[in-house]
Amino acid sequence: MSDKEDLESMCKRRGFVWQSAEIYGGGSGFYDYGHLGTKLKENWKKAWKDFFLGLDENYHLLDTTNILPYKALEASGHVDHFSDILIKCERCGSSYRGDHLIEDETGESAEWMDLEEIKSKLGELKLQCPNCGGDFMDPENFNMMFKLEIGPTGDNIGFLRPETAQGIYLNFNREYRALRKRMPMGLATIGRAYRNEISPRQGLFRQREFEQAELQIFFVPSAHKKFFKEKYDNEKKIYMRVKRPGWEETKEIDVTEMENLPEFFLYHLMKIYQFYRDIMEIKEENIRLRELSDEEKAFYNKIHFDLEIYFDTLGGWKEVDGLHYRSDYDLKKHQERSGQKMSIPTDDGRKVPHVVELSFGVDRNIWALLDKGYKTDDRNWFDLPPKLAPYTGAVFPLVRKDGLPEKSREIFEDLNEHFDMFWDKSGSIGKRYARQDEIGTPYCMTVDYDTLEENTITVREIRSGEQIRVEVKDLKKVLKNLLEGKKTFEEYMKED
RNA sequence: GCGGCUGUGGUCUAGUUGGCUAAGACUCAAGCUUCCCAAGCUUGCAUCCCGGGUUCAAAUCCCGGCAGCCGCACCA
Repeated sequence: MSDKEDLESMCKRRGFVWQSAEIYGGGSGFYDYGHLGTKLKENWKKAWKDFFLGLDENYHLLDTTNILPYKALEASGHVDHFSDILIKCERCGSSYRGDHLIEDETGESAEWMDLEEIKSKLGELKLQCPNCGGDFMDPENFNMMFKLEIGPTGDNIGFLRPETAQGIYLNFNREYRALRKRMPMGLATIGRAYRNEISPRQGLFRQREFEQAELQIFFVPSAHKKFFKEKYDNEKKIYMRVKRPGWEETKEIDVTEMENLPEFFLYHLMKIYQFYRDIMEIKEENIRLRELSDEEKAFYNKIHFDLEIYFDTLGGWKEVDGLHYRSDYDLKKHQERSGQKMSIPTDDGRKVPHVVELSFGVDRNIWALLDKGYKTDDRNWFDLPPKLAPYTGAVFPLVRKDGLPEKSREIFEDLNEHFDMFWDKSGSIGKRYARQDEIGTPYCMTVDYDTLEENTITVREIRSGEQIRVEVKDLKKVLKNLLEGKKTFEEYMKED
């Protein structure tokens, strides 16, 4: 079995994630999370919110609809541009992107062309199928958005949103007023987005329905330069692994070596890097920031870095998060189409804020944790940051007699009011450790005869397999210290 | 979407020139045992992707669908 199949099998067996509607054969690009996967995902989202909303008191969380009206997505450009023009060969059935065919022939970008322009250009160039030399059928527009009919008449058209960002832009004005005419510096949302991929593969990595965690930062470059410069200057001591266009290799560089980029961008770039290094505890050798070249990035993005992780299960570097400087494109577009003012007053007159967007694929991040954490060395275990693990701890009786199960149950119930805990008495003690190892439970506590006599209990750590003995009355404090990183397990071992 | 390969208990697999009650390992559950890392014993649950066809008889052959893998294409 490949790494990917091995991991997918564990995910199904233990209750993390699997294909949606699988009793009917499933659907390509749709996945459901089981009880453990859901806990893991909830913990990730909490960690994300704590970290990014904690960056500034003026960063806020919103919750916006999955369905958006036609006009909103027309204004954002998605109705016209979030699509491919597909051309099919009438002989062999191969399909191609119209703009790519034209680009290959002419060497010039054809991405801007609409259906009619592509059609006439194709006729002009007299192109034929690169695969078999056959003639092409008429080009068709394939929009990647899921189209919906709203209400009973069928003529009110909407879409499932292709990105959560639009929900934020649409609410900018309202939030501005609700915050008593103070510009929301950051508006975040975690929610579903939908893209009708032609042929999704790679499991959780490319789905048709997926979850995004996005933080949109609003600012007026002239008015807020100082604000971000201060934030950046306070923290600019950091080395990051970066790959920029034209560089052969990923290099470890000091953030100050990129000071040709603006502070608002560098500040968030550092924060993103720290999130993966410190919160998700991904080894730095598996993280890099990659800047996209002009050809790769969308036309409205002025600066675009992706955070990439090396996935063993997918055989390469893959994007899990992007940082995009979208300029004032989004708010300007909505201002134009809606007729609503999206500008804020500054010393320099009214200005439409610019946006820098932090866009995380939640499911991709979950897969990153699974990919990087799942180990099959001398045991099968899942190495997770303790705070993200589905269960924080488990409590067992060493044997099933002499009152040990009852005592362990008592301790479990007490701890379970404060942490996500698991209790198990079936099988042998080794089996119970093994079960928790596989789902990444960081701490296992075993009630033995000494517990009955002295009220102490063993705490075993997943990574080392080592144990410490602590007083039952101190358990909560010890777990809390371990979770919050106030004290390491090694430090407790030395004291022991 | 195209081409090739594939789909068997919860998981992984055997069985596929049509033919006996579809087999094994692990898992899981109940119990026994067990003084710390998947031990052992007993008992038990559960399967041929879906639909149609051929046939006395289909997990096996044929058709359609769905899904997965590989390659192509695609991934604003």
